[in-house]
Amino acid sequence: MTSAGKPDWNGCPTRYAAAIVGDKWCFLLLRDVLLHGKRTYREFLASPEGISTNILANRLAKLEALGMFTREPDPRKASSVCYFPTQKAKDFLPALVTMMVWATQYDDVTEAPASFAASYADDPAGTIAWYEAEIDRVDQALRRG
Amino acid sequence: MTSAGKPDWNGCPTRYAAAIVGDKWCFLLLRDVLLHGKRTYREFLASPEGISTNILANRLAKLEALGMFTREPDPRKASSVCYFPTQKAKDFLPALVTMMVWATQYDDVTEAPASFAASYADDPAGTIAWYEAEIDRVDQALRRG
DNA sequence: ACAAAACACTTGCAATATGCAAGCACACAA
DNA sequence: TTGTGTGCTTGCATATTGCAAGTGTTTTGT
Repeated sequence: MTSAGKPDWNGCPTRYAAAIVGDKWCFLLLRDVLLHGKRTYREFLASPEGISTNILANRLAKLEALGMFTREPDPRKASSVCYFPTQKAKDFLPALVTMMVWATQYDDVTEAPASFAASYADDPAGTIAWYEAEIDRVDQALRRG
Repeated sequence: MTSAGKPDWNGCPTRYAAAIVGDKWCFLLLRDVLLHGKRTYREFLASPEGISTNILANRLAKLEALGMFTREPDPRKASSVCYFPTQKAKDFLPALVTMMVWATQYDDVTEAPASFAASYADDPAGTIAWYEAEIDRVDQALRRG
């Protein structure tokens, strides 16, 4: 919040998005949760970018505070913890997928299959719905224990 | 580049996007150019976020190196400089607009008019086309001098 | 012609954030 | 009871940032 009591983004939607996405590690954690089905501290730590433990703890707290993740005990093992995406995070999927399509177009060493951009071009809503279904599948399986 | 000669994003489209967008200042400069018609150092400096001069110079160089901006003499005044968005930057517009729609939905103090989200919901392609036309209008007027 | 202003940066330095390695508290397992 | 896995926290060296001031070049005004 600013001294006037207004939030840092001050009403600008781009700045609101920048507060969450305009940070490399938050952005990649969002990817891990929305696209790669990761939910635990250990899984995040294992990502190839190599986030360090203090930064990971800091960003998980930030994303929880921003209402993107919920922190819950792991149903499979009480001593462990899961971070689940909230509806707000899931609603970010279209933006994330749109960025992936753009990146796939301009990155000449992309690992994304050509079929990804093609399937998005053919049916954007369907492509996003597929990712949403994957997220729900992961979370429902996890919560069942 | 990594020691193996592969780029930092290493083929991951999200990481490719993160290299550009996963930085508050690059993200906001992209907004200024794509959405607010800003093209000069002075205009960027005047944004309410208050970027400092060294960071601005650093990020303009970065965005130029990444192929997002071109640096050209100002046709109105030879001593001044303009930064124009490349096609790559313009193609990022759908992602930026998608993020704005998301932010407008979740930011309860948004300054974005309700008509923005409504018009996007009604005609996404048309909304993006409108922004694209604005960019071209600004750039063509500028280059005419 | 000359002085002053504008412009796009650059530099120095203090404050903040990051990366790395180690340590810690707790739960569970053998 | 000894060890292992898990999710952190802490200390410290290094890197990045923000701020203020300065630099060199080009206009502008008189």
